[in-house]
Parts: sequence; C-alpha cells; structure tokens
Amino acid sequence: MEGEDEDHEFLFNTSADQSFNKHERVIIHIDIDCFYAQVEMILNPSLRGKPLGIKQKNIVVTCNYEARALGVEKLMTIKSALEKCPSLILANGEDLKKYREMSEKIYQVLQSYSLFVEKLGFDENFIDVTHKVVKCPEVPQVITGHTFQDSDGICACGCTERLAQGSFIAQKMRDRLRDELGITSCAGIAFNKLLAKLIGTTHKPNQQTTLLSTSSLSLIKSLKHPRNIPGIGSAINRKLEALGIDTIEKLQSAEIFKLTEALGAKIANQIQQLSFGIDNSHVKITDRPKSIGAEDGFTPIRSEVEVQKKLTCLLDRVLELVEKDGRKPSQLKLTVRKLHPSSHSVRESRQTTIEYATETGSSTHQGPGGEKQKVKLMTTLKNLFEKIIDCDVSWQVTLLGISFSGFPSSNSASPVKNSINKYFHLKASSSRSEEPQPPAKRGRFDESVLQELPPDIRQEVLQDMQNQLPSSDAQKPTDFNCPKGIDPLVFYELPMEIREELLAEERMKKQTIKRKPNNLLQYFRKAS
DNA sequence: TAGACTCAG
DNA sequence: GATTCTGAGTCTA
Repeated sequence: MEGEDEDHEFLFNTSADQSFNKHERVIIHIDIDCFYAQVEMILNPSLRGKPLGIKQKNIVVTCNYEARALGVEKLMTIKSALEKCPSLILANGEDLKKYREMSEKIYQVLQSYSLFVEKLGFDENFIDVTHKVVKCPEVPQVITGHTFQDSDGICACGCTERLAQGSFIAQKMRDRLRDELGITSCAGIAFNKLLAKLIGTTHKPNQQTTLLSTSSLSLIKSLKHPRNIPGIGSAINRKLEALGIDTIEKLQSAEIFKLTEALGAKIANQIQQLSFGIDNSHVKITDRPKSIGAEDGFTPIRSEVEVQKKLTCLLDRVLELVEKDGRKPSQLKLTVRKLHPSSHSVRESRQTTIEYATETGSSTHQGPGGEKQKVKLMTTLKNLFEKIIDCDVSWQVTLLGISFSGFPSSNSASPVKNSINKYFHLKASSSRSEEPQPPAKRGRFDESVLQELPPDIRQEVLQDMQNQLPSSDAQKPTDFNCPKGIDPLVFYELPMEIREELLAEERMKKQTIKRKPNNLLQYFRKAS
C-alpha cells in the first residue's frame, strides 16, 4: 500500500518533491562578495584596501567592505555616499562587460563540479551536488565551515552526512574561485535552494554555513518579516500587508483562501510553502540567454533627434552583444519610459518581428551588424517609438531600451561541441544542413530530457556524464577550465573564442583516448 | 503573441 | 519606496 503510494507519487511528482521528503538533495548556493567591487579591484589592485564604490548614473550600486565600514550603503546617491565617506573612490560600473565576463568564468569553474548550475544574476549560483555526494561516501563526515543548528535533534534520514559532504565540496569550489580567479565568496549548504541561499548570508564575507534540516524552521522564522523571503517582492508584500500579514508566523497560519483571493492560487501556495522553508524547485541549468538587450536612463529628452542619438548608441552596444552571442534574433523590442506631466513615469514597450541578417560569410562585413543592417533596424525602432509616443503632442522620455529575442532554440541553433551535449541533442532532429554555425558559448543542454528519465537511468547518466568531466579534485584545479600545459592566468586572458577552441581540442583528445561503447546512447535514440 | 507586471541581483 | 541595468518568468487579452 505504502509502496504503491510512493510509486504513484513517483509518476506525478518531480524528483525535487521526492527528494524533499527525505532532505535528499544537497544544494550549494555561492554568492560572490561585493561582486562588482571585487572585479574592479582585480583589474586595478591599487584600489585594494581603500573604500570603493561602483556607480551607475548618480547612484552607488554597490561598494566594497571598506566603504561599508565607513557608512556607504548599496543604492545610495553619490551625493550622500560622498557626504558619508569623502575618501570614497568611485568606479564607473555602467558598462557591464567586465562583470559579465567574470561571471562566466565563475560559472565555468562551478560547472566542473556539477552540471546542475543555475545562475542568479551575475554573482550568485545554485549548484545541485546531490549526485556527487551519494557517490563519494568516503569524504569526511565533518561539516566544513559554520553550522547552523539550534536544536539537539538530528534527522535520521542521513541528510547530516550528505550536507557535510556538500560543505566539503563547497569549500573546494570556493578555494578554486579564490586560487584561479582571485575571487572570494560565501556559500550556503542546505537541502533546498531557498534555505541554501538564506543560510549563506549568515556568515559574511568569505565564509560558508551549512544548515541542518532540523533547524530550517528556526532559520526561516529568524527572517522576521515575509518581505525578507526571496520570492516575496514589493508587490506581493503590499498585498500581504493589506491582509495584516507582517510576520512569518502570520503568513504560515494565514487561511489559504484569503491568500488565494489576494494573490491567486499559485503565488498563495508558493509563498505559504516558502514561509515553512519548503522549496521544491530544482536547480535549473542556466541556458544561453533568451533575450539580449540594453537600456539607458537619463534626464528627460523631448526631441526625436535626441531619441535617435540615444537609440544609435544603444543599438551599437546591443548589436555587439548579439554578434558575440552568434545566434540570430527574430524579435526586436523597444522600451520607453515616459514622464507624465504629473511627474510619475510609466514604462511602455512595443515589439516586432525582424529579419536579422547575419554577417557570417558576407563579403561586405562592416563591423558588428553591418551598416545596412543598422539603418534598417533604426527604421524599425523609429516605427516602434512612434507607436508609443505621439510626436504631435509634447512628450518627455527618461529611458530607452532595446532588446533582441526570439533566438532559435538551443537544440537546433548551437553546434554540439562537447560530449555532454551530444547525449541531449540526440533528442532533437539531427537532419539539419551543414550551414555555418555560431560559436557555442558554453556546454549547455536540454535538461528536460534528463528530467524525463526514470530515476535509475538518470542517476546512471549523471554518473556517466560526470565521469566524462575532468575530476573536480582540488589537487588538479585547472583540469577542466584550462588545458594542460597552459598557465591558467594566461589562459583566462585569451579571448573567449580562442579559449573555446583550446578546450574543444582538449576534449577531443580525451575522448579519443578513453571513448568506450555506451549502451545509454541506445536509450536516447529510442526516445527520440 | 504582445505587452504589462513582478521578481531577482 | 524608488533610484541602476539586465534578464527571467507569469498573466491577461
């Protein structure tokens, strides 16, 4: 009877639901300490030890710990930051290129430990290491770093041992980020994403904390206010306050129909679960971006000439990113922030389908996108602008944004470059022509294929894939991300394309050495 | 599918 | 509370 129930659940629930009941998963959350500031200090070491703020427009978006100690806070205006701390050094952080690049390096280091890495912004990552933990029981059973445990109870399901192994892996990850990239970070280790993220913030900077399952409720309650739960933003919070819900306990005991009335069933259920520390969402492997864009805010402009100037700059910036990405977008969106006479502003956007001409193979290449292409896109943007703004009456605009989307799905667009991808691309039709393909940016694959597998097969595939990755042993820190015989510091200075080439060569070499027949391939072939 | 809205860092 | 800039996701029409 019980077995039947379990089977039933097994068919309809996600693996995450299954795992939750026994705290089966081991999730690591890595948060880079004051990310933008660290990048600036790496690029310019003379900034170290001095109070440093990163500015965007008239705002200090983040700052280093020296500045924080002197009273500078995130999102402070430059004026008040300088009042607080006259010695504050300001670095311009409006161009995100350097941060994007470092973020990508971090992702690659983390992905050499587990395929399941999910990016959250530039400076945070979730890593599911469950399959690594159950497969290496010889790792020390002592928790590395801090432990959050405020009760004597020990869970009997074995999660404490698994989390201890997770904390060991987290330490290795952080050591590598420090040694290879010069980046310090915090880590939280727990049995779900929500708790891993929350626990990681309890010891900062450059430390890590593991949450034992018996203490998850007290961690959640220590947040005091529902707004502090990730997933509850300002809009949801406003509605909760309207219901008189301003503590975690009130949210826990709120009647679900009242929450549903205010927020809809989905959000209502979700946030009430979160208030108990329950989060069944799985670590979703970060795919290539679905949209690529840029926006710029400014003091009000009132003429079409000014708009055209701004859009030209923006378009150049975005086209550079799109060209670097290599995929061909089919949608273009323009966002405009209008300033109303009543002094409140509203965002409006319009989008349209476009014909994007790739320059690859063209003899008339004239820089990113080509001039002809740019003129055409500018015309499209002008049309979109006129759909939003009636130029016959007076208007003021304080922000313009351009975003490309509608990229071909990863299965058909990006070449299958590494062995891991090969497994997953077998699901898709492989009858594509041999047209020139854009460079692959990262080893990504269709995770849904994996999720569809029976658990035993999934485990086997995971293990198999993990075996194909170079070891994550701390003794060989540069194995995966840097080909043998190349100084990692030199390697990371190389352009992305060159690095991809070198890594691809390295992989090819390894495959030819140890490729063995694999009957799992048959499984995928049948499935496709 | 377009567009608004909400969330995140 | 919103401010920066970027991107994902959901909901409605």
